[in-house]
Amino acid sequence: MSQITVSLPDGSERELAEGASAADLAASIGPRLAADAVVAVVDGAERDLAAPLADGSSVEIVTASSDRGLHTLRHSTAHVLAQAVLDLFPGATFAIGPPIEHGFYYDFELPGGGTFSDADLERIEDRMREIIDADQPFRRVEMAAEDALELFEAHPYKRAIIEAVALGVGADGDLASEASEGGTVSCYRNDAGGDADGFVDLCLGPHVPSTGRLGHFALQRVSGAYWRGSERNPMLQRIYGTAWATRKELAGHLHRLAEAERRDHRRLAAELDLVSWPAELGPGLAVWHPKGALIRKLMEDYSRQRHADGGYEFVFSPHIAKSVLWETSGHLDFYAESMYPPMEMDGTDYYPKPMNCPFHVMIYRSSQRSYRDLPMRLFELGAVYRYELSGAVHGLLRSRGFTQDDSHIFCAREHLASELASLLEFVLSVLEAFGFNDFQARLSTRPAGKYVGEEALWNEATEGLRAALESAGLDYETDEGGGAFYGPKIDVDVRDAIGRSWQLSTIQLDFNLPERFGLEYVASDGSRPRPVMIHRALFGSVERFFGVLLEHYAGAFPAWLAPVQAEVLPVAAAHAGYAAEVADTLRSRGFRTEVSPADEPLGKRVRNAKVAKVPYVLVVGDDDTANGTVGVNARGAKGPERDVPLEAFADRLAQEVEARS
RNA sequence: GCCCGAAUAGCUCAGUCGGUAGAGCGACGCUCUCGUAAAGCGUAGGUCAGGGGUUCAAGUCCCCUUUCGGGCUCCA
Repeated sequence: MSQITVSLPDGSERELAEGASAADLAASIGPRLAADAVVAVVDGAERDLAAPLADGSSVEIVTASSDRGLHTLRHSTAHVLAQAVLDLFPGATFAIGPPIEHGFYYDFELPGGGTFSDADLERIEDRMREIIDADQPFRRVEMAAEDALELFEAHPYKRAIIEAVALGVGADGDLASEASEGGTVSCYRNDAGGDADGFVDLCLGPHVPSTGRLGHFALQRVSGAYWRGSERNPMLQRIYGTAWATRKELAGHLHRLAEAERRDHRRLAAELDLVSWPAELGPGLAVWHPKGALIRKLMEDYSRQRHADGGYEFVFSPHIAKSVLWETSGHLDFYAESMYPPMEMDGTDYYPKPMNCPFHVMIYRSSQRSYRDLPMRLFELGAVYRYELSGAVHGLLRSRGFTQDDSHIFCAREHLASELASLLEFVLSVLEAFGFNDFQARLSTRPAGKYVGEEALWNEATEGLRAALESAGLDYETDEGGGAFYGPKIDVDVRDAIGRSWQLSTIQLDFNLPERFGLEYVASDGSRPRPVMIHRALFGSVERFFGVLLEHYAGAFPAWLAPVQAEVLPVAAAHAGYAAEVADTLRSRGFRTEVSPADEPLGKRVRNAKVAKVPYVLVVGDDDTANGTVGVNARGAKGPERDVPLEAFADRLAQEVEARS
């Protein structure tokens, strides 16, 4: 019998019988690998383990412990979901079911526009477990598109996919361009055993060898989703699930979800009396209560101080402007859908501003500028209004009115590189002060299609951004062609305390507005070049940043931001005088301090302060009154400290506030 | 905007088959004066989101509106 030779990722080679599969290869390496393998990568392409190997190929066996393997596992679980739904709901049809981050989904359409209920999810999950217990093999079948169209006769969405993918019919350019050669498609069939028909799905694959490899999954929720994401198309019923390689990983994920819910800024905002969303205001519009407003003010004060130190000049601009401004800026051309409708006054339309930039351009243009004036860094905490879809608003994270910490920097082309480098450094250093130190950046470059500005300027700016990223030592990925038509940009994401990523800051070049508004400056040689404009938002939205911080800290703001830094609890009414003295001393040193009088039991008052997440609870009784000390119960500490001299505590708090820790 | 779901006291929620509204916490009052995460007793608090309809009777069933929640292509 002839042999084939395949190579492994470590460079070693193995001989196998002709016709051997990746599964055979895994078995030849070890029983453990054979059991854990879910898919193979053959010459760089993912393949089913059962696919025969060609002589000379390089093969990697992938287990569910890798991202690639997990991807396949989730994909196969989605497939089982579809099988269960088609079993349980006669007349149901199915569309697509890809793996996604943490899990998978599958889109269905039920006869008569039916919907899934939570009880249905349980039934479906039970059926999925039966299918998994049956350990049905996934078998790949390739067939002509015409045959597939017949096979999926009752499933119009599958037919649409076949037509788009294999025949290039009725699809947009992207799909048609990737049509597979020869008009064939692949399907996966898993046999139910006995005389049952089994289940077949149109699928590129690959899949795990059999359903028995699956099992650590949970169905999560059902929602509506448009076919191909377009609101012009029918609304399908989407079922979301999560799937993992091990029971422990599944449990960990469910725990993280519970943790995220515990940190939900809308819940914490209510519990800590920070912000509310009265129904009378409308979607996406919040009011700030005294404690929330205090924290916000501290954030804004710090931001202003840093900007002052960083060479920015503060400006203000109105909330509305005549339509002519937005016509000149181009917003009415390309951004009108996100703008509030105009109000008509004295025969002219006025629009609430969705951005501050045109106003800052007006300030630049208010007098002739010289190269000596550049870079001109204008900063405003400017409230903007955007008409977000009512279904998209979400607490402080997506609202219809918010405050941008918006800078516009006008600089000469030759100073671009150094300005970008210092800008990025500035952004990162402010974010670090708020407790973020895990950053991820994205560089978006010139789009392939329509763009403004000369290519040389694009290249210069893009390289300037790249150099800034390199010198900051930041991890970044490049989104080739992902930039806006008016300039390249850097987006900075931060990772929060529970590993979630938030896009916050952006540094965006703009070659468009200076052109539209005819900006120029007088250079040293008397020529009049255009300045380059840089948009820079750091928090992005003050409100959203506050929401992210609230979730990051789970409501336990560090001392420098805590609305109450120390709460003084007299043990009994007799200590009220000393408690007041302690509070006065702390206030005179600039600390935010409250006294909780002894008309409730001490334990209850300690609890109240803990629930309010006050950094320091100070208990004062007889000993303290006699000795000028306090009992210090720090947030997060194991137990209270006794007999701490008041001055020593005040110094410690001062240090902590100073360090913003 | 669109799909599904939800809305009962300040908060969290119960309310059966359609039969006239409940609890805990919080608030307020009185008592207790206490050394580290919930003292005792009492009182107030509701147009059951708003509007319309069905019914002898609606928190409960139907319709509309408002707000909230989840979701709305990382091509099979």
